[in-house]
Amino acid sequence: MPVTLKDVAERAGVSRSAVSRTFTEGASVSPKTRRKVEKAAAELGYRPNALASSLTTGRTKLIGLVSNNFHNPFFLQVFDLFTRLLQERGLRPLLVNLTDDTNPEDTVRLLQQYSVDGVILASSTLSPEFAYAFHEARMPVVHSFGRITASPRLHVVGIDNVECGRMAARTLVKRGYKRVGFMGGPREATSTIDRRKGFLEVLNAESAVTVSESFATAYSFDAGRAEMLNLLDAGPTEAYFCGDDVLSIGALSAIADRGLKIPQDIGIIGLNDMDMARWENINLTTIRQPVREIINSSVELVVQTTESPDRPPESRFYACEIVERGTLRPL
Amino acid sequence: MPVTLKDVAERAGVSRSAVSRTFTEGASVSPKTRRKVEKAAAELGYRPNALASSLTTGRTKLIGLVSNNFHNPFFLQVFDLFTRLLQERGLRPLLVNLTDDTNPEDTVRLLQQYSVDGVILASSTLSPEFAYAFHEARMPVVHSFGRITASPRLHVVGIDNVECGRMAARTLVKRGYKRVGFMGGPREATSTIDRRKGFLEVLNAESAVTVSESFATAYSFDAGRAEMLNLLDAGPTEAYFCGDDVLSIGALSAIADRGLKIPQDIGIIGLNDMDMARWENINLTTIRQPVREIINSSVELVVQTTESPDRPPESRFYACEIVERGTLRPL
DNA sequence: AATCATTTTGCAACCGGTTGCAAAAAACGA
DNA sequence: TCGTTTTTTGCAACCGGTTGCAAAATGATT
Repeated sequence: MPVTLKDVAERAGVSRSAVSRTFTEGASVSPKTRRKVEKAAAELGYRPNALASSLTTGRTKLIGLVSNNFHNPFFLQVFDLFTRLLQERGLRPLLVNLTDDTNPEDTVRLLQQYSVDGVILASSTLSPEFAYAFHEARMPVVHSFGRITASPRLHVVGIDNVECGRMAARTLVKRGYKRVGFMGGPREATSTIDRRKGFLEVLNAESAVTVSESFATAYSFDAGRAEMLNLLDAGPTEAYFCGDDVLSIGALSAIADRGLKIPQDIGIIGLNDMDMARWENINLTTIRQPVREIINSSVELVVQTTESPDRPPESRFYACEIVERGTLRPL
Repeated sequence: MPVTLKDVAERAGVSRSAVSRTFTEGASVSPKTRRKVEKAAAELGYRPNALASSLTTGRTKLIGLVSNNFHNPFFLQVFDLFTRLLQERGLRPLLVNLTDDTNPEDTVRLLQQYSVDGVILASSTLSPEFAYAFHEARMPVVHSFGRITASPRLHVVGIDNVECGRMAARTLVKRGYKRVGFMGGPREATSTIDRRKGFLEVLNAESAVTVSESFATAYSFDAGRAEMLNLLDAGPTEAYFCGDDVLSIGALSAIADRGLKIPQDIGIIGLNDMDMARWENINLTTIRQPVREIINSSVELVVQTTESPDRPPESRFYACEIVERGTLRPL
């Protein structure tokens, strides 16, 4: 039923190759046949079949966009930017939602079956091993928001989470907090591990400061709230570095519930600077992650890797900055 | 470089058809050859190419997931559910982010080129015309969260927004509010138009109640906040029905900024019951939209339509319910 | 007008699969 | 054992495109 190359060729009175060529960038067609073909194509409403052409060209213009962060509103911004940027380049995101029971192999297989040109793994929690599965299957892959290493085995674009931990620690120290806590996301999330590391590194060197740590079960509002309720029962801590903004917002809610005042009674610093962080009823002091740059860079990198697959693995990390709002006491 | 049917056939010492058949549900292969083929396939790491097979079968298992709501956190839940449900059925979401300058034709063309089996348009703001473009192109399409009509021209799954407007109005009346306002999203959004209609219908019949109306420029926190700041300057209104939760949350922030108390000074009722609405620092009274049912139903409907394309257009709408929380004064 | 260089065109093979059909093999019945 | 029915198999054509190659057409040069 749909119009094919052959139909157009017959109508225009030319060969199928001629039609194919008029729709192929940089192919040799005379203006005359081009006109004939375009006319016929327009009359019939012809649309070249991208999938069929991918068979011979080896390019589908499909990019696997793989993520497991469908509960953190921050990632809506991430998806928005990714889809826009990909679309601008004529690429199509094939979305994969990693649930708890999806393993790397299945996802790799899936994306292979659809011959995606490349894969973007957008996750701050998955281990590099997950992304590596794509690399092993010889698919161009970029791990966005992934863990940075000095000698990467695959492309990673993100931030230096250890350094962010240090920044948070220094900020709290500067404000004169003496009893501080780290409230991470899931223990196994790479971002949690790294942020904790940097945070403790600085604070362990500060003899005047005591530091505690705990972990929420997920990067979510509920988990942050639940964990903070526990912490408030446990004992007096003056300020927390929460592993993520949404966790921080959950914590704020728990604190408000107990009738404690922010920042007078407890201070909170988050990480991400998601849109919501600047909502006036939240007004979260946080560490800004340059999302736009990370995503831009990721898309660019995955595209370049499809063009030169043997490009050596690269780590690109972007500097973060403290965004001062209302959840830490003033200097 | 990737392993093809031919490679497997040679290795297993059978014809290409035999290999194809072992990977096709319900095809006739003897246990013996099946074993041989499976062994060879496993050894080579063969993955059938879904795109190539789509050429003959006419099925890509791709579903276009089209939306323009990439700024409303509610839609992250929506995307999460859609992707999960589609994946469970072995379908792959091809995500399209409608920006301001994408028109229906381009999107139709795009999805035609990728031979998607069906399209889900997830948007509460776009006109039915937009969805209709897909229908005209003879693609199975379901408009989720779309505008319900008695004699639909295409499949629509959602809620009766007019009725929701009435519910909101009745709720405010019952609480004894005398000066109420409607704060919609963009004027041209179908959901805004319908919710307003139902709201005014009930309130215009209540002689004791005065009602005003206004519109935010988008379904977003910022727009809601900005609009509420205007409204607070304008004059005294006791309660607002906001067109959407995220708008309500923006409004709450504006109200808090002015030092007014919720619900003592001003009441707010939203719509959607997004996750955030029950966050304790928001605690929004709202109208729950049965998201899960809507999405389930949408997926089911689009699948059924791919199977029987001439299925007559259907409107499925789900009942909503008031969720009592803390932003309206008690009865 | 004849020669040669350049561009345009169609043929045919190919991309990686599927499938109708007839031949071959296996299973069945007597 | 042999004829018949059923199942399995391979051949070859096809899905909707692309592309190398040689022939045809065009244009330039003398």
